[in-house]
Amino acid sequence: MGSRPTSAARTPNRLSGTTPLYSAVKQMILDRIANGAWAPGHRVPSENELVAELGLSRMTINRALRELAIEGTLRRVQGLGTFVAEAKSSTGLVEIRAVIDTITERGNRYSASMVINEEERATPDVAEELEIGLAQPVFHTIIVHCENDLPVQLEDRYVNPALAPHYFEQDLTAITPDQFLAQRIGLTEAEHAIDAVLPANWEAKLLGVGRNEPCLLVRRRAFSGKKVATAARLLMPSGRLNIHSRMHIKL
Amino acid sequence: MGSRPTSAARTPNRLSGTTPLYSAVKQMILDRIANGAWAPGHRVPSENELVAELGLSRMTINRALRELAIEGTLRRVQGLGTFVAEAKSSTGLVEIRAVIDTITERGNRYSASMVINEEERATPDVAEELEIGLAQPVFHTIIVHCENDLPVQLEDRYVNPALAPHYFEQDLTAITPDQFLAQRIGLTEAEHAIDAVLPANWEAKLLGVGRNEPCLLVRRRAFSGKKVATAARLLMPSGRLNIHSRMHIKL
DNA sequence: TAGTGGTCTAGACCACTCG
DNA sequence: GAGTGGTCTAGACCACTAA
Repeated sequence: MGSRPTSAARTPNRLSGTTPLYSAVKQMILDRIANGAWAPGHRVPSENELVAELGLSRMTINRALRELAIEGTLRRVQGLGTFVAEAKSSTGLVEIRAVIDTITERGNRYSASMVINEEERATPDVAEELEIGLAQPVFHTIIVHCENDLPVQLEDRYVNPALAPHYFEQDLTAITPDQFLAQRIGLTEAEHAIDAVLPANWEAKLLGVGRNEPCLLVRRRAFSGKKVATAARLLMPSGRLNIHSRMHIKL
Repeated sequence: MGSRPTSAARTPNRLSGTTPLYSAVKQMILDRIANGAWAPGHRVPSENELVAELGLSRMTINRALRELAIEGTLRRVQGLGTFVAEAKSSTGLVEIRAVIDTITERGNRYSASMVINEEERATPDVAEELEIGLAQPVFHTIIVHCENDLPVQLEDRYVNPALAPHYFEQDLTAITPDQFLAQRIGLTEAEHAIDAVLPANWEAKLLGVGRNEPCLLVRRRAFSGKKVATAARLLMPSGRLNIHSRMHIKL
């Protein structure tokens, strides 16, 4: 960072293959935080101060600080300053992946069988989940997803026909309903809840497990704008399909 | 976006309270993708083309495209161009939060009781999880976390003493071990796996549930650099402490 | 009013990919 | 070589916060 370019004739700021300057600035700040020099809440030098200290343009400094703010390392307040963010307790994000991706990435064979595929009238529960009127028509599919013919997930899904009138025209054993809906409708938001349950009788039968086998239950709702496009219960016998992740901690 | 500023005299680009230009560009691109005009894989106009089309500076266009790339909506390849990313199947991220945050945010009272708090020798299982030698000393704590005195989580944790020699000097019923470790050591990475299990006898007793009550099991390992700082099993009776999230879908 | 971050511009050099 | 994205600069105007 040392070569301070004079105004007119521009000295080359980067040697070939060098890390970008904004990136070096980010790293310098991360280092000062890591070694304890800047504790959480500490006030980071202003953009202008860093411009003077490092001999870089303000846009470069700004990009470094802005990205660190987006990444959660810093907090910025207009008119006030930039501060080291409070330490995040190591709360983690876990990714819920599409079954088919998990299976094919493991090099295994994916198959699915359709159990139910019909238009029904919304019961009170379904109406509430889809946020539509009682007894409105809804599409209902139940699919068993298999890895090498072993059932790994039971998908019980309701779809709002107003948003996906062509839902049934698709071969839903070839493409995941989630994939289809994501492509066909513009899904903008999703909601997840994870729980542990014991399977109902019919669920245990379809999955080929005992009634005392604990299962992961993921309830997922996907939205298109403010409307609920689909609500699904994904039931997975313990041990067959893992939910896991490894991730960096911001600070 | 219409006011194309002439070169010398600068016309004001923003009315007060207007969205930033780079933000408007992002929205425009997102709209074109949403309404199907630009399908996944479609080649987005180059920065220079957008500069000409929209009458903005290249830096502004660049910021819009760069942020959309970071957010996963676009893919950029130097020398080639910018493309609409493939539709993400609606795979979701779920946040695993610190118990204490969840409880206090609900306005309830958090308490904890220490069940075990001692130094032990690593069994084969523990040695493998912590990636240390067999029979090495390890810190072992078992804590029951309660919401309004109702047990909601059983935390069974092993800590690598080499990384956290002062682990026992802390009042671990007042501050979460995860919080302490995040602050004291520099935790850099975390690993999670979620499963559904039935509790063991002693676990069921501590949680005050029946042996047939399915429980969520979160296995978490936190790293400091390449070394495992701590490995924990977090056991949660169904229904008492939910894991959930609502999030935007990138595309 | 002075200082801060938020944004924008016009122009520049570079590394990369392709034909 | 022409075109692409990646980066950097110097200078500018703005909105916000504080004393």
